[in-house]
Amino acid sequence: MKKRITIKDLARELDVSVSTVSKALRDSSDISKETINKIKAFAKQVNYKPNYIAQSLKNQKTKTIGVIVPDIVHHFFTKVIKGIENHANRKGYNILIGLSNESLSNEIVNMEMFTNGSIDGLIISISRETMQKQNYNHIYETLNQGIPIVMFDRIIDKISCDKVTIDDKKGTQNAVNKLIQNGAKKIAIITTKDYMSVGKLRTEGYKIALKQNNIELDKNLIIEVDDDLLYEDHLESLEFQIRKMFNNIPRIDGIFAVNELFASVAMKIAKNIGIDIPHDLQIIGFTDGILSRHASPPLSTVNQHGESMGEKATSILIDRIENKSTDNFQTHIIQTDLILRDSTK
Amino acid sequence: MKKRITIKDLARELDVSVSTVSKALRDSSDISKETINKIKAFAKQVNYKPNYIAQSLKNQKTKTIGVIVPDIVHHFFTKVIKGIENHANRKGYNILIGLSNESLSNEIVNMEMFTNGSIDGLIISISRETMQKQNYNHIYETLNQGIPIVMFDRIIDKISCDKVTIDDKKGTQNAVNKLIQNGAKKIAIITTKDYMSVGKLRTEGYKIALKQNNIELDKNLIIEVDDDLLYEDHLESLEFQIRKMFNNIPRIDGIFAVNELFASVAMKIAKNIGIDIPHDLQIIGFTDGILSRHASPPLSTVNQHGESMGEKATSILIDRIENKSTDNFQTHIIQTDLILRDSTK
DNA sequence: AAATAAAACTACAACGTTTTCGTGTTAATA
DNA sequence: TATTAACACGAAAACGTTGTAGTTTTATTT
Repeated sequence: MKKRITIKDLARELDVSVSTVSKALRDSSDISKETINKIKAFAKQVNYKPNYIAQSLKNQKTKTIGVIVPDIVHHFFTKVIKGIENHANRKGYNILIGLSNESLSNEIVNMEMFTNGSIDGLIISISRETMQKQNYNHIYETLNQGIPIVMFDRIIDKISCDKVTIDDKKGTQNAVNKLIQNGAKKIAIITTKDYMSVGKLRTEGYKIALKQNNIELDKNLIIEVDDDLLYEDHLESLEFQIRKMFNNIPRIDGIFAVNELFASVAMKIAKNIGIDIPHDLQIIGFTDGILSRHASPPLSTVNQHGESMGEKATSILIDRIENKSTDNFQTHIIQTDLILRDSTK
Repeated sequence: MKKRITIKDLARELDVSVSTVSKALRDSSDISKETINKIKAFAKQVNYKPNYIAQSLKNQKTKTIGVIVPDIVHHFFTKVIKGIENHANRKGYNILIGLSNESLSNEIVNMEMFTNGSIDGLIISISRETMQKQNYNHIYETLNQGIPIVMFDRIIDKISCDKVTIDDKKGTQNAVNKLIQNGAKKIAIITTKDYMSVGKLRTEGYKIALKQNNIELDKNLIIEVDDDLLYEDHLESLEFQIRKMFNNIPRIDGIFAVNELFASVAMKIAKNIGIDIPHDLQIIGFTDGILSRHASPPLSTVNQHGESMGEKATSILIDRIENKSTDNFQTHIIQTDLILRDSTK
């Protein structure tokens, strides 16, 4: 285990000053072409690598961006992270990951760890609990510290920072329209509680589509499922609620689900009670994940383009970091598209 | 946007020296109880937070651990990361994530970014290309720099460092045994090319189980699928190869697949050509992911306990970091268990 | 050949901490 | 009362960089 080589070592070996080495390595016009070459050659030879931490401290920027998501065992977030990592890497940034596990306190802890000098900027999709309690102090605080934030997917309108989402309303509108065009008359939506921004927006899109097609809104067809059901471990309860829907409301011939779990569970239950898909019932979900693709029949779905979302968020953030402007916040909207598979006619 | 408060600020305000403040905050016995209280109170009042970067530089440790995985859009890795993040957080560590995308060069780039002072230790599952090319220089190098590494899942025996895997051999042995006990006579294995450690070990486990039960090995029943098929985007080719298997070999009544994608695709195709599951064909996959759980019928599977794996890897790593010993490398083996669902009798 | 300008290099402070080694008080001992 | 020990604090160096403000060397001008 050999010690790391520092600029000081190089300087000593080459019998020049530390400043000269530092400058040579950064091609300063202060230093003659030959010394630059000499120093660089030697540096390469002994495999010198600058210490990022020291640079960070000196330059007051870390070249790393923090990412906080509610969950990582989740196809959509995973896609977004992939997009983030990709773009960040291309730009020479590292990514620090924190998981809130849908809990406000975890979110805060992570945030504090990150904002103590470790990151230049933050990309976050806030936790369910944060949305519920509407407690955004930690967010305001880091914003106040001059750390730029980009929120994605789960967004709070009143916080002024950059945002990137998809057009939830339009996306579900299109999906529901498709169901209607395909002849569905009695369309249910399986959604989350109201305080979740995405659930809310998607429900709105659903309503708009109905209205546009002069279909009267039936509140019973809006199924607000308990939240913790997004977790993979509470399947039974999810299934129970959806089964209840089928029992209570006969002749549903279309379902729009705000995520692919809901969609695929709904489909499974429907098949179990003998409903033919897509003949008697058509289903469209949200998020083009692995579940949709491998369900039988494969589920039609609204594609969220998670990876693009991550990339866009990152490019906005890095731009903000490097240009230090603090106004003109943008909220970038990524368009969805409908992937038609076999759960629709 | 207010400036961050530093120790220096506290010292000035309280009219004491920087050292006193620093010591007071860390409860040094050098400082009297009252000054400690006074300083701490003031620090809290003005919301002082230590700068991690400066601490890292001074203390020569960053309290962050690097994690490099081949892919993040992948249930198993995602589980492991969750385990890592969890344990790391509890111990006050942050995690820096790098994705190799199964490419050696990406792995190297990420590694170099990490090992320039940014991390205290590394947890890695190496990329496919790395295994293929058997090029481990970057790994040896960071080990040489005194940065401890824990390898998980995809492991290279000859590299001396800590490792954590599951018992691939035993795991598939159990699974195949189960198939045999359930009456399967002609059991195929769908696996990856030989250079992938997990594929190899699982194939071995398969062979052992057959031998134990006095079933003659039929090479035609070992399907080595092209690798890039693990990616979600190359489904057709995967399907093609599996379909070919069913065409070429009649009366397969058991399938063991080294991952859940293979298992679920095999099941889908089998159902398509009219094979009844589990009556005519039983299937067991590897990894208890979302696909297995939501397939119809739900797939029996070997549970890898990804989260425990992540936790174990992290605890080993942190132990190594904090005790700086450099010998007695352990390879911890996590036991699998068989989750029986409806794809087996 | 002297004055000046340009080029090449260096010293040093700084980034925000931690820690070693002092130093000045106060209290305890002989 | 003189000596020592314990206590409370501070100065300064260090971690590995960067960048400003010198300083020295070389080249250019008159």
